[in-house]
Amino acid sequence: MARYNKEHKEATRKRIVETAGRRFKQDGIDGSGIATLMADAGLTNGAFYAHFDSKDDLVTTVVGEELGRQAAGFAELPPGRAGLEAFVGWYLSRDHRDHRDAGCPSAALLDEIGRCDKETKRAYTKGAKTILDEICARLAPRDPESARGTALALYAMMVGTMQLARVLSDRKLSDAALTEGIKTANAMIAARRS
Amino acid sequence: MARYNKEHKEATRKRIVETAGRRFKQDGIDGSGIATLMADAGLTNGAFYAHFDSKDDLVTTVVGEELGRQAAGFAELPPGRAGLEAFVGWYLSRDHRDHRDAGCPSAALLDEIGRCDKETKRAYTKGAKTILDEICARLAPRDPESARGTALALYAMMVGTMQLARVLSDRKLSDAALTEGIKTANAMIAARRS
DNA sequence: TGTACATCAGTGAACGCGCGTTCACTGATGTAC
DNA sequence: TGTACATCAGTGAACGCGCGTTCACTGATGTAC
Repeated sequence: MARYNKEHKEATRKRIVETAGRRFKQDGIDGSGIATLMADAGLTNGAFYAHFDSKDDLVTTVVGEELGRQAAGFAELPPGRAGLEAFVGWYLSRDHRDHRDAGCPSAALLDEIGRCDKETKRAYTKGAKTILDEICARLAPRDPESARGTALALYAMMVGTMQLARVLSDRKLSDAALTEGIKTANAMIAARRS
Repeated sequence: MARYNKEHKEATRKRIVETAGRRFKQDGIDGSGIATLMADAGLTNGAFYAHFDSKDDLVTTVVGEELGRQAAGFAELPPGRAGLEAFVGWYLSRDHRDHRDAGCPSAALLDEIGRCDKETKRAYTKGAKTILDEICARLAPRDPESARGTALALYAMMVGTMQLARVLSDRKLSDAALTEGIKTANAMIAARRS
């Protein structure tokens, strides 16, 4: 691969964003240094600034990208409510709980994003709206806007449940949180049926 | 106040724990340095180690204390479901959203606690169980254990909703998350009535 | 086609800074005689 | 009661370290003639 053409640089940038996404979710944003991030991507610290203005700039990009990926993931799910139930099933799984680096950016980083700058919050909000739209479309195909409230509460409940499940050191209680989360989610989805 | 008796030392320790709680919730655990924390409490950095073994030790203490305080707060609420509804109303208020330093430690720190050591998670779990017990007792006074699942889902939904409301830079959407959270919480509480 | 030059992604050392922690010291207090 | 001493909460400088960022430099590439 040529080192000095557009595709190469874009591929490198993409690689940094993807490895940084995993790192951030695993160790937190504050807990991940530029040098480590770049080593993850097979580069040295200095090269970072050929791709981003600052760490904040990277954080904004990563947050936008991660939420975009989650929204895009809906395209691969079955259509309608079945797809939404599949999303809930994956989201509140033990596997998701035990692998934060490959999971939902909201569950891994939401309170830390709350302390980031305006740009990052804006990037999060943009991505969250797309995800909420996907949920709405599956809750109420004819009038998606009417399902906004349910979509918000459903997503918030799932994020909170996953965070709780990851913190509770009592394994049984953690498992119970996931099981109960699925039951509650499915009840919320079913309540929209009419 | 005498400098070298037990009460004085305990009072100082308590002051450190309380100011650290506010700082952690405002700036995050990683984002709060020992020197700043001690200055908040009117002391210098060196005195810290007369009270705690390490920062991790302080974090464990603060997390336990913060959750204990939230659990103890239930005693001041009206008895039964009315008290639970009051808790929900306070929790999902604009005031709580806009003042994280005086608010719920779960909403401010849950994903960061997920990356802390075992001791801290244990302290969180212990406190969370007490809070869940308080919720259960108000959901089902005769058979509290039967309400465990509802209590878990309810608390998780409130925590996730508050975090979401704090991040969403679209004010209307943030307000909608709070409003919808209250509606959903009250529906979950009402569903236990029979 | 072959040569000279400009480009720029990436290197790696260095910057000042704040981190968590240690430590020799201070000086107000409580205790012993 | 007055004096000498031990205690220890608190001080503040210093430790090594990793942070985000800068910068002079490298050397493979694409371009111009």
